[in-house]
Amino acid sequence: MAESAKRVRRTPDQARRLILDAAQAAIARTGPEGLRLHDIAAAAGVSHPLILHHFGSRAGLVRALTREAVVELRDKLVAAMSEPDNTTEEQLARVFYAFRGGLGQRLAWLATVDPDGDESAAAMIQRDFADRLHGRRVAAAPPGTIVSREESLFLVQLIAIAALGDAIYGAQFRRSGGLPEAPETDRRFFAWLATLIRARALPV
Amino acid sequence: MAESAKRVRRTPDQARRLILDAAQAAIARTGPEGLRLHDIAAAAGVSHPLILHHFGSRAGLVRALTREAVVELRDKLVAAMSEPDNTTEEQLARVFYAFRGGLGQRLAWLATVDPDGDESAAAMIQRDFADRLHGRRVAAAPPGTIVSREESLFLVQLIAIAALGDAIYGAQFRRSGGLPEAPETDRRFFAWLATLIRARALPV
DNA sequence: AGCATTACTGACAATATTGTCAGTATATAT
DNA sequence: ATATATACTGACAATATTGTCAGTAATGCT
Repeated sequence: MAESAKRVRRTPDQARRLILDAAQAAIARTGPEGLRLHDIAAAAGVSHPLILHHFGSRAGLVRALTREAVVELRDKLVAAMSEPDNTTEEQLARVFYAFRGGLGQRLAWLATVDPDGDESAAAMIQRDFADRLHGRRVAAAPPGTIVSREESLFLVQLIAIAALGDAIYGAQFRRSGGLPEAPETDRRFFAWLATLIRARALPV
Repeated sequence: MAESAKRVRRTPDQARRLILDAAQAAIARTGPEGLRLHDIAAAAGVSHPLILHHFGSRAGLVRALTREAVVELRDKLVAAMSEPDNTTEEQLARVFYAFRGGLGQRLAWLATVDPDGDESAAAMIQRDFADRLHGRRVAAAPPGTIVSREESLFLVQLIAIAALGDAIYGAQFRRSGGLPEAPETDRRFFAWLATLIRARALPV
């Protein structure tokens, strides 16, 4: 009768990964309110005290999620920008897609829950990208032209907030506005936005 | 010794207003997690069953908040667009400011909590504004020019998602990017964005 | 004044949620 | 094989949270 009490024993890293994935899925599915230790544990197939064992507290889990989100965003953005010889339009698409699929929601939620959470990391990412973009613009500009640094910052800011807003409300907006929810619509939008940006002679 | 059991008795509308204001303040202050009946009741100076009395349930309160947010947004946007003879830049500023101060956060949160909440109302607002904008563009275009309707929709979408993203992450972005948090920075950003839009011959 | 209606409250119930703890099982080292 | 370290769990505790209910008091009506 003695149940064979098989118990899995993971490495701490594996366990943390498993729990973080479950937590991210929970947030994406049910919104911020979905962050319940019991639900996450059930989804991950572990007991809820295990979460506390690995993250100390619920707040610790939130901190870990913040770090995860920032790292994930950076990785996706790096991938988007280091892809060689693609068009402005393709780069825009990559950036927008980076925020979709839950990451945008997570960032937005974390921004309100933990406003000063990973300020420094986020700042680094942003500066890094502003620098890269500015460098490209300088390189692409005709010799002797002065490329405004502020304009580079504004451009980064516009794309960033638009991509975030898109991740959160984009689908609803397209539905409401009568734009078909199809990859083709996205493609046309990104193409239009790319034109808009380039029309001001802003090489990206 | 008998305490003078003075009890305020409001009209249902007054009570609902009081509670909704407290709930909005709670969301703006502590994020989505701040929506606790007890806290809201305390902030409003009433007992928590009163909230249930007037809204039926917590879900009922959320529905009311959704409607409020949509109406508030529409009012602010109407005001922004009906202001006579202002510049593109000023209109952009009004739209962005409409989302700030908590409304953007509320809309974002409600979008995840209640994704199909006030779809129809939101759709009406969006269509309404797309129509207005398109009308203006047609009127402002030289005779004989064909003004793309899709472009009008894209423009509305871009401004909407950018304004929403700005409300949520704008302050953090400006801080991270080294842009000073001052009205002057906003002014310059809106001016730049207005130029960007007009450069594609897009009268707004 | 008396009456009906209902906004309002305190007390209570049921459940959910975070966190603690003692003990168990498993991997690793010796 | 034995020992050590620790990932892991079930049971429990403390508190929070939504919701119910019976009763109270203020308002409007006749």
